[in-house]
Amino acid sequence: MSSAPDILADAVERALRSAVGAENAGPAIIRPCADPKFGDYQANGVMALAKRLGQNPRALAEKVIAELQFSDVSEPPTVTGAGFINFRLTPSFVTRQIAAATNDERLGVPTVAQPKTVVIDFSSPNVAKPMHVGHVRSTIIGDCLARVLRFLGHRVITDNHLGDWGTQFGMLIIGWKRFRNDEALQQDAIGELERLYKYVNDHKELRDDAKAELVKLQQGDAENHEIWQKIIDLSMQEFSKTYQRLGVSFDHTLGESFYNPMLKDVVEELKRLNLARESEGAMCIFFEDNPELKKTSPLLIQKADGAFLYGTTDMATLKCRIDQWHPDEIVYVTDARQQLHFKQVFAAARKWWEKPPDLRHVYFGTILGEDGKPLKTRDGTPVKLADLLDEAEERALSVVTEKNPTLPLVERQQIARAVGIGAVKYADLSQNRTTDYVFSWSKMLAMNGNTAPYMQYAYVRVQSIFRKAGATKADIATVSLEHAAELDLAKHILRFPETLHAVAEDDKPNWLTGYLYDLTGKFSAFYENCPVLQSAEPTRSSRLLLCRLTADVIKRGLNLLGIEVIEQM
RNA sequence: GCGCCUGUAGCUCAGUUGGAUAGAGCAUCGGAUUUCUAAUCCGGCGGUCGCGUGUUCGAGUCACGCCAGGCGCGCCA
Repeated sequence: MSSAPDILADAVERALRSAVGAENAGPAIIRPCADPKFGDYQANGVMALAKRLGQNPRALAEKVIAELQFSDVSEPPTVTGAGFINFRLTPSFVTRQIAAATNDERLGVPTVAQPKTVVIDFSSPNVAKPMHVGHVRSTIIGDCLARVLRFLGHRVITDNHLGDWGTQFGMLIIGWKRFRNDEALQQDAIGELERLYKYVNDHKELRDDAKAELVKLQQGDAENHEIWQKIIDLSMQEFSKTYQRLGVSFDHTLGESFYNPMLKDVVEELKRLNLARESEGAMCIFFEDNPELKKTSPLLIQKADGAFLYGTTDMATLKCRIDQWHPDEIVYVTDARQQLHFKQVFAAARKWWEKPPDLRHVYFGTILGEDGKPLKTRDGTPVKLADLLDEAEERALSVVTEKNPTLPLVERQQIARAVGIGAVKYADLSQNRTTDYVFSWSKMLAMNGNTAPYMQYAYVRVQSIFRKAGATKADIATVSLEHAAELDLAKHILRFPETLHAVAEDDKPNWLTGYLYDLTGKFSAFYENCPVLQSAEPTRSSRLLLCRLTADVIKRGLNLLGIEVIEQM
């Protein structure tokens, strides 16, 4: 089943080739019309092409129209304005597509013709430190992208690049040996580890001892290695709880330490290839040939004292992933402040490999408090992710209780979990990820607007119709789209595939939330104007079918965002 | 000092890569309920898209220059 824009693009591009020749033709660029009065889709590529070829855009549009061949997808296209080609889908086409989507578990979304292998590197918390709000965006966005790409049929490998190595372990080990409180450790492992770190860090007289412990660890001392491993295990137990609450999982958790044995060879290799050279005692990769990076400082891969840095680990990680998985793309989901670093790593990769994978830094802005400054607790420390999720569930519970006090507590708690966690995720994913955003409980838990509760409630309303309708086999119905609201809703349902492709193309989950918000808006118009249960057959069944499909798209859409639906609120 | 990002309604944000008359939610004002869950829906008000110059059939979107804010700039990650 091909979607309308695919069919139209194909037809327009064929017409373009015959109008201006294959070597001059360009993409059709089919986009939704700005205003429905013009139609459903327009071909923006034709005007752009006319400009490039120095032709009159209107004349070219007319020429294309004359050459266009497609079946009954669209009414005869029209040319308006400067040379817009407008298409309006025929009701019969929409009806057919809706029927096909109804009988399709994938809701009309085809898998891609050429699946890619995509590695997604996200979350990456630091061992012995609590996950805080800074990790929430990476985790949620990375998980969402993984879900979308998988659904589209790509081979996705998710990897949690844990911060499990570094100078902090010297301090942790000395703290562990001398100041550990086992009871505290049992109750709140990460809290205790954090205390130990701070304690040692605050006591300068311990610095040399910490350094010595670090050296022992690096040289493979058995006792220190055991402590190090214990610290990782304890931390992972905590992280796992959070991932479970978030419904996030990974194919691999290969932390920085995994690449330790390779660092020396990587540096040697980069030296051998003349990609790295010594400068001021350190081993560096310079980018003189890169206009964007030539003036920046180099990428350091070995310090003057011989120690390695995160640039080294990143290069080793890259090599390892390429050798093992042969990916077509590697996606790094980290905050925007690391842009320069990744530009350098990517540039280094292009020096190292003739054809490296498509390397993408999917960066995101900072979560700000209502005061416009990075979100902090009252005492100025970063907000812990677990506390944030607790509060989300608590707030959701009180909202649910207010609305539906007679519901058993267990059920209300279940709903509150889905709503609370969903609200946090949705708030994050509905923002354009590249910019900072202001965190607000009241906005993310609002029943109005582009929020998780609104979306979940829309789903509940549809489910409620089905409960009232009794056992209904909506799938035996024939669709007929007579009311304008029905047709409008149906057309929007059919835009689900193109939306997912856009999300995957630009790594922008907020296009999916925007789509779902529009969908619920169209459903509202339908819900207000088109009675379902009171209608006579066959309208009743046809409308039930639209309801079913709407609910399925909402459910699938939220699922791809990592958000659960509930049956009642 | 150099570089990157951001600046859109009173507030919080969209804006599909150069397309038609710039959109939502909140706030504010007004309307709808013998209901399919009102945690709802519909409408009004609200804009010099930071400022300026340019590119062209067309600019919130591209280029250049200012202004303001954030972030980053060799041995942390």
